[in-house]
Amino acid sequence: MQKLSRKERERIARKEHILDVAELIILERGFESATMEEIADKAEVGKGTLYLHFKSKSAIYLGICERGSSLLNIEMSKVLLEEVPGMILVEKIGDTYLNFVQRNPVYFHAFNYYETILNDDTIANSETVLRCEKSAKEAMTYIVRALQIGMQDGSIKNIFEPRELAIIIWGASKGVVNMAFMKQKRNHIKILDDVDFNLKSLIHGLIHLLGTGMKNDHQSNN
Amino acid sequence: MQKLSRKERERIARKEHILDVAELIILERGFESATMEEIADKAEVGKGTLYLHFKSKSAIYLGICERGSSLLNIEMSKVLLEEVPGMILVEKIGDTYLNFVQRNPVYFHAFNYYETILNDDTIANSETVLRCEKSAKEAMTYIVRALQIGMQDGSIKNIFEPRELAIIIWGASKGVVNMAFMKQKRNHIKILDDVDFNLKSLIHGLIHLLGTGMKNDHQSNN
Amino acid sequence: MQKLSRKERERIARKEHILDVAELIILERGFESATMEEIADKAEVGKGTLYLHFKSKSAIYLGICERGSSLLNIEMSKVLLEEVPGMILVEKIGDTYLNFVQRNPVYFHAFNYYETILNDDTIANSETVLRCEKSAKEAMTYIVRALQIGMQDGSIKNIFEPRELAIIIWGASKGVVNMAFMKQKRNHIKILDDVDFNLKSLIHGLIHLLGTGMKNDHQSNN
Amino acid sequence: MQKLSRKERERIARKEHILDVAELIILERGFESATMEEIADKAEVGKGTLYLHFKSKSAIYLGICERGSSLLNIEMSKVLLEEVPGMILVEKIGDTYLNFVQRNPVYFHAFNYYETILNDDTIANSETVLRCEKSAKEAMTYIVRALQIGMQDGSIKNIFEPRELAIIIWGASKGVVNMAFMKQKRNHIKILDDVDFNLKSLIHGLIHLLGTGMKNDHQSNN
DNA sequence: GATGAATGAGCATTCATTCAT
DNA sequence: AATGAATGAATGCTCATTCAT
Repeated sequence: MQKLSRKERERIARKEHILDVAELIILERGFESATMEEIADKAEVGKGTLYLHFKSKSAIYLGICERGSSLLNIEMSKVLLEEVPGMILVEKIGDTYLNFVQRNPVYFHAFNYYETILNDDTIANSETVLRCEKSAKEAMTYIVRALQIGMQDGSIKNIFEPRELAIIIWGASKGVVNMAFMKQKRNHIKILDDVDFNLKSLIHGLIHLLGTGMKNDHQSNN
Repeated sequence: MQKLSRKERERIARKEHILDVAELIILERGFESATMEEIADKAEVGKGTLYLHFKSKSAIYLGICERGSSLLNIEMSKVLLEEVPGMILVEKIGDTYLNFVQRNPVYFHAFNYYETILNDDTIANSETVLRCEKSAKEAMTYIVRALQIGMQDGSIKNIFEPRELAIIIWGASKGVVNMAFMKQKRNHIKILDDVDFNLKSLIHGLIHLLGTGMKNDHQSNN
Repeated sequence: MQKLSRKERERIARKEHILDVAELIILERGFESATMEEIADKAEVGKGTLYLHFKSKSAIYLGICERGSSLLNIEMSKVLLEEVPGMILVEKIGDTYLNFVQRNPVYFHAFNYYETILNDDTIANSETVLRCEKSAKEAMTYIVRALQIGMQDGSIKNIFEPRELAIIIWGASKGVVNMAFMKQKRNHIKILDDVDFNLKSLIHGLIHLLGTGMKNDHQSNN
Repeated sequence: MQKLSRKERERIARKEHILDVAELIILERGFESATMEEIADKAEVGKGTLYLHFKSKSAIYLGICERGSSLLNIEMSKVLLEEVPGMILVEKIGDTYLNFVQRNPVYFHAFNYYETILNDDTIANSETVLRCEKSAKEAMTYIVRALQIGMQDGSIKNIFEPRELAIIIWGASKGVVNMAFMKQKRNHIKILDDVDFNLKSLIHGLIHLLGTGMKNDHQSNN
């Protein structure tokens, strides 16, 4: 594993460096508005070098997604090792996700735009796409596993189909995080100014809600 | 209201027609890939006419958002008139939203992309932006009102700050709808193939979850 | 025919003007080295205007071919109307061709490069290609007709297949003209410096040769 | 001649190998579309090595021309040694040329494109250019000699200037061969589909024509 | 008002050539 | 000598926007 030649190590470092720069620029301007010229300039390499490491602009984006999903999976996989009730696992996965997107907003946005990129012919069926799909499946599996564990140990109602429940949780989390990020943007919807909240309070609110609901049971029993 | 001259009425009709056409094209191709040429052709007007009614391409997009949010608000406002417990109001608002996005996926996507457009200088602080903001605030208010009513009539736990709860619900709903739409796209993430679900089942799952939670109370009390 | 609107006439004039300019530049630099930028500049129009009138760079080239073959055909068609022996018709067609390429070297080169262009996907099966093919077939037909007339009136030996003979004559003429043009170029093969000849003497030599041959009959009868 | 060091012999072998590969690629794709990368890959050498042996891409092309003209000259020179009438020599040279281009279409195309390359500054007045010019002059001389012999032995009419006649024959041959090759190309002019012919029949038709002409003498004497 | 021809800034991508190793 | 990573000038093409009619 460590036996990479100096050449090889430098090649990877350069590639990572390009991704680092591209991440920032794409986060700032969005994928469409980011230009290869700017990425090359900021990365202090020639424009041609970009194409030496990535087949196309889309391939760079895909590289970002791959790196991000890989990092997220590493963190999520650790949670599953803990010996706690499934419901707690779900909450911890939520916390992990919260932590991750807080530290890496770039990847959050990259994941959101991922699909748009898939239309590009230059990357269709590329290995990177396959790796991204695999990562996404892996991430989903972590949630499903936690839910299954919870249903087995009784900490989670087993009235749901675990995979569907996972998609709901996953989608709801992304939506709520998106709301939180919208507030931070330069040009955000002004309505969000009126409420005082942040990413952490929002996600914790969601976790609580998904856990016990907002319905008042005593009332609802009437 | 009815006192518009024929000229004025025709002008508005033309503008609405352009929006009709633009909606379809942008839904099909996405905002960046849609061209003014195509919009003009399909709308059977000259390219210059587009600029007679809209300041820029972004302004057309904004026009779509404005119309969409206005339509959604009309539907949501009716729900609040019903004399039912707040929790039921929230669920009904959820249903209304589900119905709306099912019938108008265009607007759902328009809202999601709305922010991206805000960077455009040609529309900054335009009247349309203000009207969009107002609509968004109005939509949010409907949810907040329903929550407040529910907290007052006891159907909803009053341990949340209504505005923050509204944002969580709103965000979660958008996220879940997004998941459902992703499945339909030509180039969707393949992971979604493994699970069988649709927009309706997903949203109802979310509503249920937000209502009573997934936590098993008996178990959790142990 | 003459009932074109002013707009229409201007459109055609502009298109012809672009072709005029493109002809000169392509003759000078060759197709590959000529740039759309240069054509636009020299034609005093914007780069986009080029694409308003021609689908692609190749389409411009094709436009040149079409115009050239059309002009050549007009001149060749007139020859066939004359009431002279077929052999004389062939010689007159040769003279006509000589005259044409002398006045329009651009078109001669355009025809030579024509095939190379056909690979371009943007023009495949375009109407212009069809018109060019039609023109080429027409030109070939003029030669074949003259040969057939000559074979019938006895002025030409009828030991050849007319169509194959036509291709030989056509090919030989192009080859000889090419030789003549090579001498004129800035960077021509220096061997041609040693001989004193010009386009006219060369083509007339070829016509003579094709007519009576270089073989000495008395000697060859031995 | 044999006194080359091993190093020197290897150097030449490597250079020839590069030319072998370049020939095939350029025949396939054309000079402009062939890339140094592809040549290097197929030749199994580094891109830099190409520049060790050839000053530039154009220099490679020139190398092909040089080798081709050298090979052709070797074959043509042998013909002149035969003790036959000049007219037969000319016919035999024609046959030799026909044979050569049939076996080496690469060189035929290389010669045709030769001139275009001469504009390149990197090769202007290079030694290779000089050798190419010398080869061309040599080839021409073979034809001129055959014609002179024929005029002296009475087999060829001595009404022509031998050098000019040579250029006509040379040019006509190239033109006719070109026609034959055009028919084979993927994207050839469709008009050629209508006639059934091949390289051999075409060239033999030309040789016959240049020999005895197509004019019917009896008729023309009336 | 309506039009659409003209514009040209802007972009992704290619590829011959160089040069440090 | 051999290499191939790095380069960046060059290019064809797009499309939002303008403006003369």
